[in-house]
Amino acid sequence: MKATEENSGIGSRPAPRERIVSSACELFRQHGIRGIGVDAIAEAADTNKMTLYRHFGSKDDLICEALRHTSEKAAAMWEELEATNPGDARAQLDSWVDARTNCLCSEPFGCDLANAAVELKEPDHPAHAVIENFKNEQRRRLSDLCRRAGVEEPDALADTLSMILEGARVSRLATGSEGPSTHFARACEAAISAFAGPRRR
Amino acid sequence: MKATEENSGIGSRPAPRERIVSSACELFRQHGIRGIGVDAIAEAADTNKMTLYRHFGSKDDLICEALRHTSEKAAAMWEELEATNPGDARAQLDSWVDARTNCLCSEPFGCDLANAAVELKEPDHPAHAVIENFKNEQRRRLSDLCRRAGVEEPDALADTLSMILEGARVSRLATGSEGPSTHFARACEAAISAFAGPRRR
DNA sequence: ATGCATAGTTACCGACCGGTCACACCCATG
DNA sequence: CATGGGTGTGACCGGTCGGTAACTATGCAT
Repeated sequence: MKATEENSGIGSRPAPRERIVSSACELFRQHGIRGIGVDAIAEAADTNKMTLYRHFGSKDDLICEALRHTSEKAAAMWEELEATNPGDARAQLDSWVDARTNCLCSEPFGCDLANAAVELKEPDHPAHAVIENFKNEQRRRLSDLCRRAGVEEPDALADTLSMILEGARVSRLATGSEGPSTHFARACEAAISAFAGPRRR
Repeated sequence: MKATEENSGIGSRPAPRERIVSSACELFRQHGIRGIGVDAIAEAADTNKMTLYRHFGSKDDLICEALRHTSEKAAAMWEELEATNPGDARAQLDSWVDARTNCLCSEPFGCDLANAAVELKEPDHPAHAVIENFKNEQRRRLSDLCRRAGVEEPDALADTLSMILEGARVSRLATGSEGPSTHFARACEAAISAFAGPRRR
């Protein structure tokens, strides 16, 4: 029987495995996947390389797990969206734009999954499956939201918004906060009104 | 006096320096900047590491030069655009979309400059200046084109198109050709008509 | 022919990286 | 108290990387 009992009560530090995944997410984001070594990750997690390799068979395994972890946290956003405007899909679409606009400012490193896709060129790297799953899921949910909001071509609008968001994030990496991403919200609203009529309010 | 005399006539192979830059561009694109070593670049250029280091003080120098080379080739696109529809800015805007749509299919590795921005996390890396120059230049030219086409908010439309393009390229890396980029042309046209009225023709 | 700049060759260095091993340790459970 | 699983430690391995040194070969200009 697993004695860890989850991460028990408040105040007790998380188990090594979780600390490693958290540190990996943060360091991958800061230095890139190829830019950080397993030793540094273990040290940041306040443990050591041997323990890391007892939980993850290889660095590639850890990469996949870290990406899964990040994607699960990102997926939680959809529940918040539904919670704030329950039943009103069009309002959810508008607040999707607002939420993404805020994230754009607060998360200057872009999308970890997309960054990993750029960095990992080996086409058979196991992380690509994780990335593709996540991106397809996001795409599906956004398309669903557009459809529920009564958009005639939900796939086209969802893909347009996806591209605008992805582009805004990468352009922040290339030219900083003063680049094209300054018009992110403006671009989203233009796209939405082109496909579904002007924003209500 | 430089004896190389440019790369003289046809049939004579380019000088080592140019071969190195070309190989570097190609290999950086295929394997990522961190994913390829100077030794492999020199070998691909049919020369050796020592000659490479006589022309470039460091790998970082070579990275900058390669990015400059790529950006100059990309900048040539604007002359073609002007040449095909001289004086007709709106037609140039429409054919910008067409040209980018084609590039999207023919260049599956995305924008080398943007990829470099994702990969090189050290904020003081000299390549960032090259990247920023290029992206600012592209942004300026696209904005100029929108303004000449009579768009009321040329900056907003240019940034929207920039984000859509950037997003389309990175989403191809993440989810392949079947992802959001399938709606690239559709998204551009929606943006253009939202800012400047429907496409003529 | 001489001289000089450029290019090629081989070997080498120190640093780092992913991954493994043997062993000591701690602590909860029986 | 004993046991055993998870954890910490340090050394180690083979490989690769960026970068350098010393020497040789080539080719062009005077």
